[in-house]
Amino acid sequence: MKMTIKEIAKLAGVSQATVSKIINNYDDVGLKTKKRVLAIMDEYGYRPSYSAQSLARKVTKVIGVIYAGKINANFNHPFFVEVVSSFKKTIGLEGYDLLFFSNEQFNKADENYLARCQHYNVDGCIIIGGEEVEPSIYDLDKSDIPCIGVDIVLSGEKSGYIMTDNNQVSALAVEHFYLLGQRKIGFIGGKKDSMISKERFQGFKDVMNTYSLPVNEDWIEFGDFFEESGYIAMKEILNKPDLPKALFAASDLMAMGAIKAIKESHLDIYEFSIIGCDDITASRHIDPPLTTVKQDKEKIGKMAAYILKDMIKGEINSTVVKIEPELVVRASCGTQQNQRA
Amino acid sequence: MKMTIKEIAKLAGVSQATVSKIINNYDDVGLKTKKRVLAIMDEYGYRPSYSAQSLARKVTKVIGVIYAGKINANFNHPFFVEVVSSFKKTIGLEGYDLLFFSNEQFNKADENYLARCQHYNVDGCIIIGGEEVEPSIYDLDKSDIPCIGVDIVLSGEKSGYIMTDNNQVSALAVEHFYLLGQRKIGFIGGKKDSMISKERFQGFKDVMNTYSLPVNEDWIEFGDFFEESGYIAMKEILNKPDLPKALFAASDLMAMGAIKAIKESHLDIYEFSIIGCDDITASRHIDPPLTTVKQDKEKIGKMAAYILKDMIKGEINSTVVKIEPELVVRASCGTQQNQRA
DNA sequence: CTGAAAGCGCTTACAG
DNA sequence: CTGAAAGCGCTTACAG
Repeated sequence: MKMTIKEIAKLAGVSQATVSKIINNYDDVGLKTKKRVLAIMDEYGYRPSYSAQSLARKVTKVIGVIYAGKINANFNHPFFVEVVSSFKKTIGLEGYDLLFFSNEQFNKADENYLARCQHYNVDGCIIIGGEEVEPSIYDLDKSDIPCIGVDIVLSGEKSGYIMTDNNQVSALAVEHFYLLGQRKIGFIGGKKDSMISKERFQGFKDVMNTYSLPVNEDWIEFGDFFEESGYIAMKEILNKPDLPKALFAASDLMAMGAIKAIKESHLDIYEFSIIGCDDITASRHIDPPLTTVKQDKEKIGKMAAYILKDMIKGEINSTVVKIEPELVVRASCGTQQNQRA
Repeated sequence: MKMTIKEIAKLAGVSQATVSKIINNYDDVGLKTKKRVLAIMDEYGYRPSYSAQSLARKVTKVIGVIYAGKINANFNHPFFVEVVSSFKKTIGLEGYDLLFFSNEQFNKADENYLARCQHYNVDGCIIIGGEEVEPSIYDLDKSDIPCIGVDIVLSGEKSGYIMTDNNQVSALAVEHFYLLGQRKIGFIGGKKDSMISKERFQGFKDVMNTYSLPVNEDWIEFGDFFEESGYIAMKEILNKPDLPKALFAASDLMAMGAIKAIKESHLDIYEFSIIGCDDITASRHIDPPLTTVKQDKEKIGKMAAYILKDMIKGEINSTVVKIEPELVVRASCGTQQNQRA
């Protein structure tokens, strides 16, 4: 049933070497020979063995996919799944398949990512960054295996990373508020030690300063990117003597939690401006539909694929790319009339 | 840098065979020898080559993941991503990694899945079923490679499949309507040639008959599972002389489209009962929050992993499993008072 | 244009 | 308890 190159060679009356050359499209094989061998391979449904090929070739055409960090970086994370999907499509065009490492057998803490990459001899890696990234990731980073990070800073010679320009994220939100005439703006961040959250918070403060808007400590809270935490954070803010009129939340889910809190308060949700971040599906459907800053997941995945591919080919070394976010305007910042023309 | 078994053997002053036995935990190696070799492997960060091991062992500890069909079965499909995530977690416990085939280089029509599985020598496969499944899938199905299908019927000797009990899906919806006193019930299905949609439609008709409820052709439409199609289908239904009072849509997205259509009509959405199917995130957040029939994605993925594992071990052969769905009651079928106690 | 032979890095009877 | 040797299925200089 399962044929080997040897058997094909015998059947065709040629050497293994010749069959191999045909498989690999060498151009120094006679046309008739080639045709004959091809016909036989076809007839017997011959397929070269991957293991044997990679052992002999030292190239695998496989990319490792690693979800780093204990929190927030899972296979089914709504943001990353889109990024990886786009990455898969693009890198697939180059003939790469994707190997997803299972981490369930180990403590993530003990995991040795470099070892596994070496074991599988992957041509390169994409590393998805979560919170509390295990140190072993940085061994991989520093190795000579090309790595592209998404939402994680990598500094190895053969590593690059890509992420949304998080300063710009906050800038888009604050500018939108500013143009709507809002001056009293609050902020709900994600986990305090999250790099993403930190960047968005810093960006928020910077742009507020740019427009000479007051950054009121009373209106600043931190959650964990999930809905419940936004609800709690907003409750906290609503307890303050003076209240904001607008709020930028570092995730749509937290924005939705905040909306719930506001609805439960004496405030009119339609008098309050809210901007979220992510543009998840639900954002379109809630009441009021949520204005949000959208990350270009498609582009991030695509760029990651291009960069990794070029690093594997040795055409480039470490590269850092920041992707521009985009503001999606919906009703949550007041009616159309109030918005800039 | 990258060590081989040969080098380790030389360093330790033993044979390759001994090192190999230590790697593979054979128990006929002297303890001192073992310790010494282990120490050296550790010191040099030695990792056995995957390609060489699989070539020699004929086992790969890798599972192939295939998205079959031209439509609806993508990496980022909201339902399947949860299933695969759960599958990954469970099968990962057994030490399997997942290889996702890229199909971007080929016409899906030309794809030879069996060939690729043989090429990689995967230990087994999970096949995610979409619409318009390519015939090549069934070559794989019929092969001696163990396959577990999700939402696709597989009939090979070494194949099994798993899906939600779609008759039960419709039964839950119709029974709920029945207990709420609804008699005029409409139905919006997915793509007409979709197996899932067919099963739900058949289930719908069966249960309607069971309760002697009239199946009115005027209230039956088909979409494509996406929101827009639900909107269009509902518009169609609303044009009919007599109108239903309740609607079961075969997906939440279509239910949301239908809600939009109803809101745009003269009808009061709160007087109309709607049940969707899937329980996507957005369902909780729309107005009114959507009652829906939920598939147990977690369980489906987990069961798929168990079945596949057992098939690989040769402990079972073809197995078919149907998973019970669950009704999630929210406000879209009237206020709490109207609902069964 | 074709082929003999070494090598890729392991595993596994088998002999001792 | 240890090791020599064959074999897994390919690729690739190299010679002709």
